[in-house]
Amino acid sequence: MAASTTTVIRRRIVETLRAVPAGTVATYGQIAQVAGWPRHTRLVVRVLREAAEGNVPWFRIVKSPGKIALPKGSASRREQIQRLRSEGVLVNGDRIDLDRFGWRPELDELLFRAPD
DNA sequence: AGGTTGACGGTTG
DNA sequence: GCAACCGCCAACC
Repeated sequence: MAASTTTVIRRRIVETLRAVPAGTVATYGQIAQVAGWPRHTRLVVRVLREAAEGNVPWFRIVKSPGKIALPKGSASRREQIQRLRSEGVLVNGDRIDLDRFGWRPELDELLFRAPD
C-alpha cells in the first residue's frame, strides 16, 4: 500500500524527535529542518500533540526563542518543565538558554566519528 | 471545494 | 523585549 506524502514526512519528523538527546532541547523549526521538510513546522506541532503517548520526547521541544510553548497554567506545561529539569536542563521561568541546552546535531556526528 | 485552525517562525514597529 | 502581522501547511469542519 502506498504511503501518502504526509505520512512519510510525519515518519521523518518522529525519527528526528527521537534523535534529540536527553538534557538538550530542540525548536519546532529545527526539527522540521533536520527532518528535511523546513516549511513543515506546523506539522511538527501536530505530530507532537498526537504522540504525547508514544515514545517521543515531546517535552524537549520548545519555541525558537527558547520558551515553553504550552499554555501558562496548564498541567502539561508544568510536567514539561519538571521533566526538563529532571534531566538537567535549566528552566528560568519559561525560558531556556539555547546556547547552553540547544540541540546541536553536528556535535552528535562528532561523537560517532572515529578519533583521529 | 473553500474557510478555519493551530504546543510555529521570521520580520517589523 | 514584546506584540502584531504575515507566511506557512495538514487536518478538520
